This record gives sequence, C-alpha cells and structure tokens, in this order.
Amino acid sequence: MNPVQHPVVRIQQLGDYVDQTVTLRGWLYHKTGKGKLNFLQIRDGSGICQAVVLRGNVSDETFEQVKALTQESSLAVTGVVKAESRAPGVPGGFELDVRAVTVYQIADPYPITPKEHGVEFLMQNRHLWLRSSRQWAALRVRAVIVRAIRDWLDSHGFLNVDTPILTPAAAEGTTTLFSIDYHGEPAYLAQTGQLYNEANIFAFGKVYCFGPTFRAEKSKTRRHLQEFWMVEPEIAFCDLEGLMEIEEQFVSYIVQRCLADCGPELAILERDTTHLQRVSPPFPRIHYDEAVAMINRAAAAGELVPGYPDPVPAIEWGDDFGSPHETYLAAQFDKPVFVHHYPTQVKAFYMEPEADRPEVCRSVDLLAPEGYGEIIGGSERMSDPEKLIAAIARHQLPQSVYEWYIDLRRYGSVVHSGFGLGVERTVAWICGLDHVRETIAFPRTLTNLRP
RNA sequence: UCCUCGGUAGCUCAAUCGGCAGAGCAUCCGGCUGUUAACCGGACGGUUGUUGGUUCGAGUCCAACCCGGGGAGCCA
Repeated sequence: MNPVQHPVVRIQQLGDYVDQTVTLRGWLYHKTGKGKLNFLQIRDGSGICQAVVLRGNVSDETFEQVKALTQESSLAVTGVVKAESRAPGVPGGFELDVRAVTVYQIADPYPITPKEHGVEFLMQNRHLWLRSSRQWAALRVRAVIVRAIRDWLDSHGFLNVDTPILTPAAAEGTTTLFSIDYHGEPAYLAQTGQLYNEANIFAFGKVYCFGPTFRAEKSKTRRHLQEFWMVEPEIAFCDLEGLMEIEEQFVSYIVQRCLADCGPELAILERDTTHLQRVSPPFPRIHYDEAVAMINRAAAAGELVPGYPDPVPAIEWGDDFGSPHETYLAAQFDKPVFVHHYPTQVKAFYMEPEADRPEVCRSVDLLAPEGYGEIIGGSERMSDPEKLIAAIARHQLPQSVYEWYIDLRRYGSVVHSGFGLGVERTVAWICGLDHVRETIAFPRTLTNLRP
C-alpha cells in the first residue's frame, strides 16, 4: 500500500475523514506497546492523534519497524480514520487504524521524556521543549492573542505604524537600556515606541506599533523578560477617561476571542476559565488615593499578600506601588482593575498632571487578576509645550534631545493618550501559566541567552 | 545589587549521627490485543558543580568561588 495514494491530512481536520483512508505525517510523541497491539501518539503540529497498529493489519516487517520506533521519530502513517471514544488526542475521539507506515528517521534517544523535568534542563532544551503539548498550546494561544490584538485595532480605525528599535536616547530616564555601537555613536534598543507614536498620531489620528522591546533590568521573576513584545496604541483627541474605555473594550475582546478560539489549547493547559468568562466592560476603576487607603487598611489588619507568606507592606502616599501592593490590589477584584491618578513624581515626565491637583497625573495602569500583575501602563500625554519643557527640565533631561517631541505640541497640539500592553504577561494570564518564559518561543531572561 | 533555596546516573530524586552512592524514568533485551506518564522480568548507566580545608574516613562538616530556581528593587 503506497501512502501517496491517499489524501495527506492534518490531524486538526481528522473529523472530516471518518471511515476514510488517509495519511498523517508527523512525529512520534508517545508509544505504548501491548504485544501484538501498539498505540502510537502522533503529533503533526496541528494536533495529536492515536494510531493503532495491530499485528496482522500490517506486514510483519512494518510491525517490527513500529516496535523499533523511538520518541520523536519522524514518520507517515496510512490507515482508516475511526471515531473511537477511548482515543486520547487533540482533538480526542478519533484514531487511525494503521495499514502502512513509512519511517523517515529513527530519532536518537530523546532527552525530554513524559516524566518531570527541571526548569534549567527544559530551558537548555527549549528548541525541543517547544514540541511538548503544554508549550505547543501556550504558543498557539499567543498567536491567537496577537491576531486578536491586530484584528481589534485594525477594525477600530487604528493604523499600524511601527517605530524604530534602534534609538538615540531613553524615552523614560530610569530604566536600564541595552546599548549598541551605532557607527561610533552610542545607541540603544528601544524600550518603547511611544514618543514616535505621538508623532504618528498627528499624521494618522489613531495608530499602534507592535514589536519587541528591550529592558536590561536585573529582574529575575516570573513576570520579567529582557526582550518582550508590546503593542502600543496612541490616540489623538482622547483623554484619560476615553483611554480607559478603549482599554477595557480591547482587553475584553482579546480574552473572549481566546475563549472562543482556543478551547482545546486552554484544556491542555488545564486553565480554569471561570475568571476569564467574566472579563467584560466595564472594569472597576480605583483612584490612587483609594488604592493607598485599601493597602494601608490591609497592612494595619496584618493581611497577607495573596499567594505569598508575607504581610501586605504599608505604603506612604506618594510612593509607587511595589509588586506585593499590586498583587494585593488586583486580588480584591475578579476582573482586571484600573488604578488611575498616580503621583506625578513617580511617573514619566510626559504624563499630564491633573489640572486642579498637579501632584497626581492622568495615568492609568491595568492590573490583571490572579496575581499576573500590571499588563497595561498608559496615560494622557502632556499637550502644552511650555508645561512639557518645564517637565523635561524638572526631570533633568536634555531639552535639545526632545526638541522634535516638543514640536508636536507647537504644531496643532491636541489632547491625546496611549498605552502599552505587554503581550507575554497577557498570554501568561489568559493561559494561567506561572512564568512568562513559557509565553514566547525563545525567551530572553536574565540568565538565558541561548538557545 | 540584595534576600532566599538548590547543584548526586541522560532526566527527576533518595542516601538516618560523618561509615559499601540507590531508586524510578529514558536507552537496550524479553513478555503482553485497549494503552492513556501502561505494566511485568532482565541489562546498561557515577570525577556527588569547582577548588581548598577538617577527619582514620566527606555526597554529608568548614571556607571561597561557579552555575541555576524563586523573590525584592524597577517595570509591561
């Protein structure tokens, strides 16, 4: 029996071929032998299918070949698709009653077994780990999230205008940047496209940039990468309140799209989706003042940070929140929560101070539930050129470097706002992963540059 | 940078008071017609992160260093 005589199908489509003879091409994910009966779990990138090889249904030569297959051997199997409730797989419920097998390669002993492994080992073998079902599922959800991001923005009047990755200076003074040699001149890998986005809205009205950003922070936590992807929408004629409305529509769409399109993937990840199903506008909004009061009430009562053995630390008005504060705040709500009007002094120079209360600014962070932390940071931008020049001076930044940015306020300034959404944290939240390293194919963490 | 936990077979781990370094998985051989991380029998597998020290004797105790995990700060 020649495999090429039958349609070559992907496992995802198997349900359309019940009782037909087809060929699958892929890799052996797992094998259990029962004497004259062998069960092969075959991956092809689109799903996992159980193939049943019974001695007598295939040639003796083929049967011996199957017994010799190792994990991750590449092969093609031809047989009849059967609806079979006992069959595991993605999608489950179908199996292939095998009649012929073509082995492309017998794989060397595969280092990643179905048993447990440590993080260090898995990261050293990331190029192979990607094949494991949980990693496969998370990266497929990531792809859907990216698609949802673009679909929502593209269909709501935003133009994708990407911004440079090689930049001459820091957008926000404090963060550590990766520096490179730009033909003898120091340059840096971008940590945000925001300033360029602000130029772009004066040409296009509503824009977004979407790409990798770089932070050379010595951060070694489940929420941090050195290289991560961020989508940054920026909107002309939009104030803080308008911004929050856009953010909650946008995030809700992303979540609902994943629930609709990623059922099998979320099942593999064993994600409890009850929290996610509640994600719809409006999201709760709390003022920084109120957040400080909530934290200090919890601190006084000796409450613990959810998920940690430590008590909620008290905070003084004017300080930025630490991770334990954000974790505590987010846990008080069952939806993402907006925290707005942070103190001006802890935020970036370009954020618009509140007119009748300049010690707070028109900024807003969105905190994800279940301990996933800040997934969005955004603000209304300063639109008056004189106030912007003063803010640049107050932050001891060189005005000459920002002349082009000040120009944006000299030639038709308007109220405008924007935000940045971190893709990896969003993926971690929606997938219920405990570390962002599993949300991107080749994560760059503090200690992982290779593979 | 700081705090904290760890490093023993390819992988995941065990080793009592300082006294012969041991299991499971993977791999190889044999058995099994419904397996779901199958199961049963056998084989193979070790410079205990590195260097130095204490001791009759160190995986175990001491010191320094290297590597990794989690967290703080900072951030998305």
